[in-house]
Order: sequence, then C-alpha cells, then structure tokens
Amino acid sequence: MQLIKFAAMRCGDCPIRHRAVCARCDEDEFQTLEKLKSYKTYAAGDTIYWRGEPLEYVASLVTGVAQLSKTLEDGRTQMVGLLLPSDFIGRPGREAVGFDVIATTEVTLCRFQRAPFEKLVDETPHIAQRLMELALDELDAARDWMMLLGRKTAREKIATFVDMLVRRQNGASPNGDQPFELPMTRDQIANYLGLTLETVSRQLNALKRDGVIAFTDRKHIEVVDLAALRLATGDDV
Amino acid sequence: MQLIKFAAMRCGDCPIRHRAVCARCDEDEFQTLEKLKSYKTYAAGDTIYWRGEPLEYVASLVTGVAQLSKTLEDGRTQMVGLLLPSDFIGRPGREAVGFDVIATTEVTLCRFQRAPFEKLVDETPHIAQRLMELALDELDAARDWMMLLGRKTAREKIATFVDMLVRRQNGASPNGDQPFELPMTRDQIANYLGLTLETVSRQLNALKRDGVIAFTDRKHIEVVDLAALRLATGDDV
DNA sequence: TCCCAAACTTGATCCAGATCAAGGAAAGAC
DNA sequence: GTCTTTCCTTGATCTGGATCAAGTTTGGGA
Repeated sequence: MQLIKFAAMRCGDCPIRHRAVCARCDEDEFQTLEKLKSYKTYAAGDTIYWRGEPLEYVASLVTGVAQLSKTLEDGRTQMVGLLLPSDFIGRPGREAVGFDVIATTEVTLCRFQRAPFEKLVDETPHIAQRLMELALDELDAARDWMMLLGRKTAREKIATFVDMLVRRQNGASPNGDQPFELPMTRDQIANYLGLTLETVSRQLNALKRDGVIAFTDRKHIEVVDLAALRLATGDDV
Repeated sequence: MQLIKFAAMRCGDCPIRHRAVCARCDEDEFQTLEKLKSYKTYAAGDTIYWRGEPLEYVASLVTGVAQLSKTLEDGRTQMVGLLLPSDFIGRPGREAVGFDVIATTEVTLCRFQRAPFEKLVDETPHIAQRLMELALDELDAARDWMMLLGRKTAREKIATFVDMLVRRQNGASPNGDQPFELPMTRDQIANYLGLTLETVSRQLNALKRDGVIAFTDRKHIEVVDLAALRLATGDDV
C-alpha cells in the first residue's frame, strides 16, 4: 500500500513540489505545511467528495487522475473538470463544492484541514497568489472545454482530447511519439466529451484507420501523425 | 452621450459599488481608485478586446452586457462567458485574454491601467480577495455551462437560460413575474447555448405555447409558470 | 411616411450522433 | 485454469437539431 510510502515523504521530495499550490513556498513555509498535511489514497471509482457535502479538507492531487462530475435530475452526467497531479481541490471561502469529485484511477491526495489552511492562505501571499493562478488556469481550461462541447464534431472532440493528453503527459517534449496512457475508460471519455461510449469507440478507431494514431493496447495510444492530429482538432492556430 | 455623465461620477455613487472588484474597499482605497479609473463607452457590436491582444486596461463592467467569444478555424463561434454589470475583465498576471470580448448591448466600462492596478492588487488584500471570489464565481458558472452544453436538450438549454436571466435580473425577489429584458438577439442566444438561431426561436415559442412564458414584445419576456420553467431546466434540486 | 436592412418565424429536408442490439476481448476472482 | 464481469467493438436503426429556404415583422433612417 502506497500510504506508508507517502506518510514518510517530506515536501522537498514531493513529485508535484514545483507545480502545486505550494510551488513558491520557502523553507519556513514548508515547515508549517509539513505539520498540517496528511496523505490519503483512494481506489479507482471511489468518491472523494460528494456534491454539497461540507468540505473538511482541501487537497493537492499528488498521483493519479480524478474527475469533477455533475448530474442532472434524470441521471445524465457530465464531467466538468479533470484533475491531474498538482491540481488543487477546494477553494478559499467555499464551504462545499458543486459537483462530485471521483477517483478515476487510484489517487493519492496531500490534504490540509480547511480551517487552518485558510488561515495560512490569509497570512501567506505566496500561497494566495498561486491559488489564484491555479483557479485562472482552470477557468481557461473550462472555456476551451465549452467551445469543444458546444461546437466541435465528435471527431474534433476526440482529437482535442488526445492532443490534450499528449501535451500534458509529454510536457515540454517536442513531438513525443512514444506511447502514452489513456487514463480513462471509453465511458468516462464519453462523459468528458459530451458523447456516448459507442461514438468514442468509433472515432478512436477512425483516427487509427486514418493513420493519425495507433494503439499499443486498449489503454495505450501512440501518435503517428501529430500534424494531422492538431489539424483534426479544428482549433485556430 | 453617457461618457459625460460617467466621467463625473464618484465611486460612492457607482451602481456596482457593492458587487464589483472594489466591493470591500474603504474610503482611502477609493481615493486611490478615483485617481486611476477612467470610463469608456462602447456601442453594441463593438469589440472591446481582441483575443491575444496585449491587455492595456483591466475593467469593471458598469452598465450593459458583454460577451466572451471563441472562434474555430472555420468560423464556428461559441460564447464562453457573459459579462453583466459588476463583472470584471482581465486577470492579474495575464497579459492577454484567450477570447474576444464584444459589447452585446451598449456597454460602459470603469477602466484601470493594468500595471498600476496590479501593483494596487499586490498591496491591497481586499481587492485580491474579491478578485479571487469573482474568478471562482465565474468558474462555477462555467461548470454549469459545461453541463448545459454537453448534456442538455434544446428545450432544457432555453429554459436554463431564461431561468438564469430571471435570477440575475430579479435579484433576491421571490418569484418576480414582472417582464424582463432579453439582452441579446436570437443569434447571440444560439451562440451562447450551442444551438442555431432557428432552434432558439422554435424553443422559445414552444415554451410560450406551453404556457410557461409569455412575450411582451420580441425582447421582453414574462415568466407565467416559474415552477414549470425550473422543471424544464432538467436540473437536480 | 415610406423604405430598407436586420431580426425573427415557420416549414421541409437531411444527417451526425444517439439509441438499440449483439458479440468479442481482457482482467480479476476463485 | 476457467468463470464472470467489465470493457470494448461493430452493426442497424432512429431522431433531435442542423441546414436550407421562404416569408414576415420591426425599427431606424432619409
């Protein structure tokens, strides 16, 4: 179990140290955080927070993938956010969240109790600023997603999704054509893109037939023609 | 021309004084803002900022309605935000915006040059906190919009849109069945909801036929049956 | 007052993606 | 190993909303 490994980890060794909410903290501030933090691991499929539930902890996502999901009265669901390592859950001044937070894969969080964390935010401009940046990044991502959901075709949606994973997983690497992981099932992808799982399956296979991508296995994709993929997103350059 | 009227306005008399970015400012802070601010009015249809253009000013929207719009390579467009009075344009640490900002109706902005404003934000926790709150409100709205764009039917989209306008225009009033303004054309509504203008027209008239709403004229709607309207949004309670 | 352009409505037809349906492959469980 | 369940693929059909195509209303300008 990973819990033990993380329980002993010091902030200085943390894999998300330079991207998370604590990115700009100095040694003193880390000392405070060390005392406040606790790790917790969730299995794939576990609900981390229920919509409307009072938020006892805020947290950084250390490893794994989690999703923010909304549900309509009749059960239709839509993912409204995807959390990757270094993303933050919970906001200053918000007692609850307006969506369910669900572990997509196994997930480890670095958690802080909300009340003491908010006190820390008030006293630490570094952290408040970083929190603002993270919120603005999410807002930009949400707006791109609105464009995708409102106006893109199924093929464009899939291409955009694959392109996003390439960018986030390969980081700065130029045009990494090494295989990368699809961290979600077809059903979850459909939920993210406002499609059905059948359409996701068909469009992924269409991109493969057209020589844009290739599968290693069902969960691993390789981009064969990055230019074609970018073109297929429909985005303006 | 309204310019003259606004040019002379003091912050204390401002209609958006208690909701805008300056909501929690004290008398001293207002003195600083008075020196920094300038008003500017745009005609309906004018572009206030172009996507990617360096942002010389940040601003609060004082009167009117503006839209944030994204465009795909082939010209399809999607609104990704709607700015109503007291909403803020431009973010600390962002040099440019990722969308066009367009005046939907005639719009008056209260503008601040970006550099001195950012300096002020750094020195004034009130303003930084308020800016964070505004960003988080926009993020919540964006997420509701993602649900709408990804999973709602045309009728649900229209009902949700009308419901939102009722809530924002009637403010706290219980179930205001006085007529209210549709601040946009059918085409703009379509762009907001990820529909076509024909579908917007058909669904608005369907809601009228079903006795949910009534038209005073093409730009003014009255909610006849608020419970039916809320039901038609498809939202969970 | 009349004209014109923009905004809106309404009808007919089409199609992308949903829905319905039936197997097939992979990954745990025992 | 084999059983079971979950995940994925593929095919057939259906449908909500897009698209195409006329009109109609409205309001602003000369």
